[in-house]
Amino acid sequence: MGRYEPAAAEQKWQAVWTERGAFLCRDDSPRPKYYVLEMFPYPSGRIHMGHVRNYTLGDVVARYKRAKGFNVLHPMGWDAFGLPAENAARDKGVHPRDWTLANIATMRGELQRMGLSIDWSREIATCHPGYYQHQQKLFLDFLKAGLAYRKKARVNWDPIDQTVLANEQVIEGKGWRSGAPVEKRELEQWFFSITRFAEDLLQSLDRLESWPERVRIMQRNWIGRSEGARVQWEIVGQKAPLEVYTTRPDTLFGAAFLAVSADHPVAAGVAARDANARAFIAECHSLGTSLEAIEAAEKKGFDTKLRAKHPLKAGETVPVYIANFVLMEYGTGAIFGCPAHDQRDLDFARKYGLPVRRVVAPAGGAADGEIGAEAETGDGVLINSDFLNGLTVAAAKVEVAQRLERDGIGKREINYRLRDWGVSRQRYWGCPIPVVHCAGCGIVPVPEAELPVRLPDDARFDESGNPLENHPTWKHTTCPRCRKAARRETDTLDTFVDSSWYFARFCAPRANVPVDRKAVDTWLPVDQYIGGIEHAVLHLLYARFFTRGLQATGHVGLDEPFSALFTQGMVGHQTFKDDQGKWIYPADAVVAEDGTARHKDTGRPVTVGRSEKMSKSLKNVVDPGAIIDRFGADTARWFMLSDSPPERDLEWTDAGAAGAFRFIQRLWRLFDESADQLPTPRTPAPKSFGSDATALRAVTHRTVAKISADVERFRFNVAVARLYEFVNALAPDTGAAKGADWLWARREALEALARLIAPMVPHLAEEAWRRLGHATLVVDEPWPEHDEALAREDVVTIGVQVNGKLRGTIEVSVGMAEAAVRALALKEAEAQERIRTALEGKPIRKVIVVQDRIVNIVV
RNA sequence: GCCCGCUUGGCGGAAUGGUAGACGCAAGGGACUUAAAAUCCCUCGGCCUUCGGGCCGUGCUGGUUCAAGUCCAGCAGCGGGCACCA
Repeated sequence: MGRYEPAAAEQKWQAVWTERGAFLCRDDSPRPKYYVLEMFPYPSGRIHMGHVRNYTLGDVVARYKRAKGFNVLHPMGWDAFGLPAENAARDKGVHPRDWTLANIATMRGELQRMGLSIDWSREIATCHPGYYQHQQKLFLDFLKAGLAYRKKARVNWDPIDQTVLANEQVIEGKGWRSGAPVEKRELEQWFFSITRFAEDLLQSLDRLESWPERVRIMQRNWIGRSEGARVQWEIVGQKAPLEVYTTRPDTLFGAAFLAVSADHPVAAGVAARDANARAFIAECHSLGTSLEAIEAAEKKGFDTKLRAKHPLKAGETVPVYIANFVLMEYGTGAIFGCPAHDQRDLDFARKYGLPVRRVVAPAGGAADGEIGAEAETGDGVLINSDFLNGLTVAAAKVEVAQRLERDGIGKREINYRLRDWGVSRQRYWGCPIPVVHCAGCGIVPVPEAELPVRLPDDARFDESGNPLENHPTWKHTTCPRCRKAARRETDTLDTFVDSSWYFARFCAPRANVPVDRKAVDTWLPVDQYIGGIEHAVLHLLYARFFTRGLQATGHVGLDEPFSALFTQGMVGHQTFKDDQGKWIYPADAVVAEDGTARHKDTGRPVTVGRSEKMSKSLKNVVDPGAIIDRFGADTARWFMLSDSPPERDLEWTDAGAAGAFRFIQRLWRLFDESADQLPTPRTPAPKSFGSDATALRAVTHRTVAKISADVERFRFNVAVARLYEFVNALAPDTGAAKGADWLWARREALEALARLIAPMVPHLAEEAWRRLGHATLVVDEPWPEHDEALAREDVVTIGVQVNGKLRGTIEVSVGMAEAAVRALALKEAEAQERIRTALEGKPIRKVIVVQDRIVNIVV
C-alpha cells in the first residue's frame, strides 16, 4: 500500500465510528461506569492548540478506559454564553446567537476531525433555552433555600464590559476579561451564599486526594480561614461599643489605636458633624483599586478625636482613627493596632506618633531593645500584659479569649476571606434571572410553568449599557402574584453559573428536569476531570459550591463533583517580531539554520523571541486545522502526547510535528511490511516457542505492562517513549528464515502494538488492525493483558561499585541470594580488570548487596 | 511581602535512595540515489587518553548514607498564586 495517507484514512474511520455509534453511551450497561470530562470550550470561533491538548489527553483516558471494560461517558458541550458574542454583535452587526451557533458549528467540525471518542448525542450548549430553562429552575430552588439572595453591596464594576465582576474575576485590580481597572460601585445585586459552605469547602479539600496539591492549596488560600476574636471597645461618650476583629488577641495589651473603615457606621457618625472627616472619607473612596494604586497609596488615617476604653486595662484609652486600609467587608470593618507586633500597625504608629509597646518577648531574643523599623511577628512569651505574662503566644490567645468571653466583652470567632459570589451581570447574552420586581409584592419568582424566561431576539447592541435594560418592552410584565404591572429582572447570571452544573446535565441532557436524579446517581462524580490550571479557583470552586447547593435542594446526592482532577500545562510557541517591533505569525517567519529569521514576504529581519503561551495578541499561534490538513489528526495527537509531561507546558515546534508525522509513517510501514508474512488472525498458539520467539514475547509483554502502568498514571510522554522502544525492537526483523513460532509471536506483538497505540492515534490503529487481517474494529478490542510469567526478566545486569563508584557489571539471575551475588561479584572483581585495579588489593571492609540492583564493595 | 512549584546534554525530557542522560528533537558523519526527498547505519555531557580507560558532571554551599538527580538545611535563579483580610 505504501505511504500512509492520513486524510483519507481518518475520514474513513471517523465515518465508520459514527455509523456504528461506537461512542454512544448507554445508561443500562452492566459494565462499571467511568465518567471522563474535559472542561468544555467557549465557542470563540476556532479551536486552538490548548483545546487539542486538552481533548487529546481526555480522549486517551476515555479510549483506554473503554478498552479496559468500562462503560465510559465522554460528552462534549459549549460554554456558550458570554460577552464576546455581544462584542461581535456590536462590531459586526451579527446577532450573538447567530455568531455563537456559527462558531459552535465550526468548532464541532474541528473537534470531530480530531477523531475524539465523544458521545455527540449528548451535546449541550448553555445558551440553548433547553439548558438555561433548567438553570432558571435551579436558581429558583436556590432562592427558596436561601442560597440565592439580593443585597446592596459595593461591587467590582468593570467600566469596559459595563458589568459587575465577582472577587475571583478581578485579577490584580483589573477585570479578568477586559483588563480594565475595576471600580467600586454600590449596587443591588444577586449573590449566591458560597460562604455558607466555606468551612465545608475547606475541610473537603482534604478528601480530594486525586486533585493536584497546588490546586487545593490555592483554594485553601482563597477561602482564607482565620481564627481570632471579636472584641468590644467602649467609646467614651457613646453607648454602642465598637467591635473589632483580630487574630492576635494576645497582643491586646499592646494596643495603641483603633481604626475603622471609611464605610463604617462610626466613620459615618463622625462625618455627619465634621467636614474634614467627610473629605477624608471621600478621598478613600476615590482611591483606585488597581495594584499600582494600592502600592502607591500611603497608609493614612483621620483622627476622629474619639477615645476607646481598653477592655482589659482600666483607665487606659486609645485614639480612634478612620483609616484608608481597613476593609469594611472583612471581620467587623474595624481593627485595633498593636504596632510592636504588626508591620502595618507599626508604619501607622510611626506616622502618627503613637506609642510602640512590646508585649511579646521574642523566643531566645533580647526583649529590652527598641523596636526598630520592623515589627516582631514571631513567637515568644508575653510581657507587659497583666494576667497573660509568661504565657506563650498560643496559650495567651486561649487565655485572653476565655477572659473576654467570661466578661462578656468579646468572643472567639472564625473568619473567611471568601466572600459571597456575586452572580448579577448587566449583560444580554446570559441566562435571565427568573424573577419579577413588583412595587407591591417585592421580589416575585417567575412561576415554574412559565419558564424559560427567554431572551428577546430583537435587542440592540450598538448603545452602551445593558441591552435588556434598554429594550423597549421586554422588562415590562405583570406581577405573577398580584397581576399588576411589574418589572422583569434585567440582570443575567454570571456565565460561571452555566459551567457549575453542566457535568450533571450531561448525565441526562434531554431530561425535562434540570438534573435527572437516577442518571446522576449512576454517573456522578466525574471520575476524571481535565482542564487548565487557570480555573484552579474560579470554575472549580464555583462548581464545588454549586454541587453542594444541588445537594441541599435535592437534585444530587453528593457534594464533590470531580473525584480526580488533572491540570494540563499550556501550549507555547516561539514569538516573532518584525523590524517595526510588531508581532508576526510564525507562519510568516522563515528561520535559517543559524537561528536568525526573516520575513517570508518582505525578507526583512525578524527577531526571534522566547516561547510564550500561544495567544492572539502575541500572534504566536498555530492553527490546529492547518496542522491536521498537513499531517492528519493522529500526528497532532501524537505530538501533544510525546516529550513533555502533560502537566507541564509544551512547546509547539515544527520540527517536533514533522518528527511525529515521520513516526506515524514508520508505524504504518511496520504493520504494512510485516502483515503478509504473519499467520492468519486467531491462529492457535504453537505448543512451544524457541528462544527468539520467547525473547520477542518477553519484549511484548513487558511493554504492555509498562505502558498500562504509564497510561494509568498520566505519564503519556513515558508511554510514548516505550512505544518508540517497542517499535525499534520490532522494526529490524523481516521474518525471513524464522519459524512459525516466531511469526506467531510477531503477530502477537503487532496486535498488541495496534491496541496500545489505539487511544493515542486511533485512526492509524484501525488501519493497522485492518491490515493485520481483522474485520473487527480496534475500538471494540479489549486492552491487551500481559502475562507476568512472560514479562518477568530472568537475568539482570547489575552494577558493581567500589566505594560507591561504578567499576563494572555482572549478570545475575533474578532473585539470586545475597551470598551468591557476593561470591559472584568478588570472583568477577578478580576477573574484570577495571574492578581489580580499583580495589588495588586493599582490604575489603564490607560488601553491600541489594538484590537485583547493585553490589558495592567498600574498601 | 506571604504561600507554592521548578532548576538534569544544544533542546524536550527519563531515572521505587542503587549502572545519570531512557526515548525523542536538533546536529555531524556514512550508505542508498544521476540528484534531491524519503529510508537505513554510526557518533553525539565536558576534559584528558598510551583508545584499555581515567577524572569531573543533575543551579550553588554544606549535611545524612556503603551509595544522593532523588532525603535534610541554607542560598541563588526562574515560574505560578495571593495582595492592605487585621
